[in-house]
Amino acid sequence: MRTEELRDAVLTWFGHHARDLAWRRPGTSAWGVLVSEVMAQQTPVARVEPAWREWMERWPTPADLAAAEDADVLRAWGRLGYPRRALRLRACAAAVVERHGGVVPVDEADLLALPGVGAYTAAAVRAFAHGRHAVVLDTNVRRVLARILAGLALPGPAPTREEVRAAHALVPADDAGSARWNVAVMELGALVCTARAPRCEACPVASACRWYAAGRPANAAPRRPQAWTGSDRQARGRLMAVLRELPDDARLGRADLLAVLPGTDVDQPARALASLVADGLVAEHAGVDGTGADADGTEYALPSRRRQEVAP
DNA sequence: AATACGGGGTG
DNA sequence: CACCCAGTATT
Repeated sequence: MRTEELRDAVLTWFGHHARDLAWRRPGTSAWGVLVSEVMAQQTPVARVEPAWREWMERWPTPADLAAAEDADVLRAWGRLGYPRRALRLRACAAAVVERHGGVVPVDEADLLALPGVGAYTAAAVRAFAHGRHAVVLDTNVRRVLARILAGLALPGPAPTREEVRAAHALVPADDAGSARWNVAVMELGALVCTARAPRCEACPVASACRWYAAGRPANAAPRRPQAWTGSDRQARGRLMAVLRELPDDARLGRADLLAVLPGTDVDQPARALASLVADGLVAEHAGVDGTGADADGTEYALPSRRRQEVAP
């Protein structure tokens, strides 16, 4: 199957099966697209949609988000995961306002310079928000190309030069064609060429797929195990969940906050809390006595941008 | 090149 | 219950 035929098959399939995602609706701003991409970084699209709707209703423009409180931003982020993305998104909004007059830039280098925007998101914004040429290489596209071109069940841990080159070769040179191809091949990976149970019987390019032709062999190297229970990340997440539920302007004493963590590792709670403070995800307030010598008097809350933080 | 970084849906 | 999800920033 020639490149042209492969593209047409995927584009035709997309025409019939594209999801009606909220940020694909006509009239969605470039900023709205950028927000959707950041939210979807390592978070499944299905969980992003409701959060995106509420978020965009509350903060429709970069200027709106830039003026928001970090605490409100983190609460609205909710359980999407990796809450540092929420802070980066607000910083991104501020950068768009300050550097680009509130307009989401089109230039790749300008996009890459924004907080929380990496190679994937920059390409996605160029393609999906601006309809410009870009090489979108997310986990979906990487998997589709790994199977069709390399005959592998799953792509490696990070994109290789060769992968980028191959992806680039498939993207039409013109803006409009590029934009359509990127979204179509990504959608194919999300709906048909899935990681777990690929639906090859419904795939428009199965006849051109090296992996399918080889009988869908399993990958040689399994991925490294990822422990969750008892991890620092779980501990951080639990602390953030507690602080998100705190009433406005309320604070929680250090002992009360750390007590919510199970005590398998004796110094994990303190370590997790310190890392959250270091990341700017939690604000640390000196105790009422103000001496600062007594760590147990220290109180914690989600960070406020306007209120001056006082180091204990 | 390796790691850290959430949380939940699913096979 | 392991695995994976429209990745990014840091070391």
